[in-house]
Amino acid sequence: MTSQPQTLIDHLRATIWSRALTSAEMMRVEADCFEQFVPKGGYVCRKGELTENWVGIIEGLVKINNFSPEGKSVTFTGVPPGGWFGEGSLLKDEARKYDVMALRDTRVARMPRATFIWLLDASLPFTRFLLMQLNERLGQFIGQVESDRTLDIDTRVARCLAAMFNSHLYPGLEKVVQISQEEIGYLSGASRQRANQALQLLEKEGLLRLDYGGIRILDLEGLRHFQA
DNA sequence: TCATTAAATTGTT
DNA sequence: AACAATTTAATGA
Repeated sequence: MTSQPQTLIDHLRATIWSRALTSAEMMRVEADCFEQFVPKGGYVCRKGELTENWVGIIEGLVKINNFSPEGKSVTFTGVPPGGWFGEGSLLKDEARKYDVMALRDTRVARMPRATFIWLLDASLPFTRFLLMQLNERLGQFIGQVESDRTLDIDTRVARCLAAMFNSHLYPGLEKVVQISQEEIGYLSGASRQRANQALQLLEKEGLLRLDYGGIRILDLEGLRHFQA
């Protein structure tokens, strides 16, 4: 791997939401945020915990996950580097509603609640970013409800991957993810075998390339609009 | 550096 | 769900 280690500060300065902050605001953000390492399989946060931080992914990959009453694992979405989550629970001052688990060794950035609330009051651009993010998420989930009922699995897998590379939420994201096909199955609500079949079809269509332990996105727009 | 082994992941039925 | 094949990582000579 040739990826240069990115510091917490580097990463904060590279986020979309930090670009429009004043230098004074940025100074406080850089002073208050801290970094945490979560090994593969470890939890970034657990369902039911008090929400103390807004959380961003510096490096790695996490899944936002829950267990159905029967104990079956249901994954809602994957969050790649550049993604931030938890503002919902933070705004409502409530406990976390989901488990967040690292799919690989992951570095997360945490912004204390007080800093987040303060930014929300102080910075209109920051508030605008949150509105955009909430709107993108809403669109994603609405799309998922539709695809759950009407679309075949191949299309569903394609849309799930496209959603993970949402360019509004995660701009400039490297088009390579290390994620097992089993996890892609969880993401798209399919069995590993069916996900494998779908991935091979998408590879044949030239939309992505399968690697051992991961995939490379070749045509994001094509994935987004894929119809079986 | 190379060979061996275990573990993880993938492809197929 | 089960199985075989493949890739990677770890170990030690």
